[in-house]
Amino acid sequence: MLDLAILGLLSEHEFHGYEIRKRLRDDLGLFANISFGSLYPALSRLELSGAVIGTESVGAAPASAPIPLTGSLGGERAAMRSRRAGTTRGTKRSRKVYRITDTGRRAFEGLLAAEEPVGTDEARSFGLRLAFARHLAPQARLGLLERRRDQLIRRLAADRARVAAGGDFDSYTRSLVEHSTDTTQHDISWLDSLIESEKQKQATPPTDNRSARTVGGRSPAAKGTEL
Amino acid sequence: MLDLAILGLLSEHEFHGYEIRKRLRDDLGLFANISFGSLYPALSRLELSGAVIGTESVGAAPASAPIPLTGSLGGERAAMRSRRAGTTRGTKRSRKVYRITDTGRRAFEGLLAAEEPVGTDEARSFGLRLAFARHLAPQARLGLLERRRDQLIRRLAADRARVAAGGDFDSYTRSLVEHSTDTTQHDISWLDSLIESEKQKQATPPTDNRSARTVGGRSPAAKGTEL
DNA sequence: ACATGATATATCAGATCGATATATCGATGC
DNA sequence: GCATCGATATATCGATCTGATATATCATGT
Repeated sequence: MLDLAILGLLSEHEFHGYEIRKRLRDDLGLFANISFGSLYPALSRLELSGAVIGTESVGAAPASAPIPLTGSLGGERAAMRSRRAGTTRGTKRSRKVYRITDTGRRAFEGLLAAEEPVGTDEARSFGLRLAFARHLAPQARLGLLERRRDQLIRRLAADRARVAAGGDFDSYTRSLVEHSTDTTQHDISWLDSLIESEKQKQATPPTDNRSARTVGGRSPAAKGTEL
Repeated sequence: MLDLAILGLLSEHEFHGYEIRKRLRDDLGLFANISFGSLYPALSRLELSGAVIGTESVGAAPASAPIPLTGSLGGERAAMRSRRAGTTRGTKRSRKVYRITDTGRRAFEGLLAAEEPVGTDEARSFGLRLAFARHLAPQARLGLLERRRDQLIRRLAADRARVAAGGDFDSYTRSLVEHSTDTTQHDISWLDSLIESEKQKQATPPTDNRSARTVGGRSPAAKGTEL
């Protein structure tokens, strides 16, 4: 799942690890604060598989070799300790910048179009795919939305079954279940509006279909209408 | 986190592993389908720490010893293979029934009242604590609700900052962020109603304050009003 | 007779998280 | 001048959680 996020970001721009974390946190809001213990191993994984290429960004000293992960880092560290304010003024520290490869691009397409694994943090998985939905073919995009809708319909049925069958809930648990039901309904109606606007867009292909505006039926100015 | 869920369930009734999974799935809806790879190690962990005691439920053959986990299970299996339709008619298979101890009860109180770890699946963590909120002292309960509200306020601020600062979102990402904002607002208003009704309940302590009804301000009959 | 699915426990590899270590740099304060 | 703090940046560790798989019993359907 993190692989998809990383490859998605790198498919548009090159980044170093720390900045990938920031983008995921500040831009998307998914992966609230991705752990370094996930991020750096994931980058190593992707580099080993050839999906990305990481180059030590120092200015001088190209260091073109891939660097075997558990190698003599001390050498590079020492070589960098003396250098300061090189060609790229203001670089804080040795950063390893990652670029996506053709292999990585294919892996990204595959991950994005793949059948979503059920149960594995479904909301996050969907949100991530939606954020990169522009890279999907129109009918694959529609499939993504409709599969998510089906998930939510099943969730709603489960919620309703809990309310109906249960009954030995205390007031807190009951409120929790009811709120969950409400939220699921809200999500479904959101999905419905996304699906409808997607179908409309696909029904009228004559105009330029890149960079569509105002998906979801709510104008950008109509915020904060509820509550 | 799973420890809290398990101890919470066991604080009210004894269960075997498989049934704990079902309760978490069917009753609460949290931990959609907890993995056995989490559940059984967690039970072993809790048993080792003395929080729970697991007894092989066979009917005859008391098997009072705690059984050292990686022991001679084959013996019990063989002894059980012949037996069928014993005293407790209908028991499918050898089940290990877990009971909470006094140590476990103290651990549960501690976990429930503990400061919630931020960032670690906050929604799930809060939902779990709310489901067991009746075991909390009134002011601790209020603290739980207000800490959650603070979390959501911070989340809302982050959502709004994303909408304001960003701008280079495509339509799908923009819709995602807007929906996230809406959902957070909805959650906050829910929390507000929970907090208000909790304060009201605590302001009027003369009547019996166990088993309070209709927390959250929505009558049980007022379902499905939105959409 | 045979397959399927529910019940029940257990283990494994892999992914992720929180904590921690290390190091550089800018700003803030005294 | 200097010390401390927070942001930047990479890396590793242990613990936990997930999905997959294995094993076994029993009921139900075909």
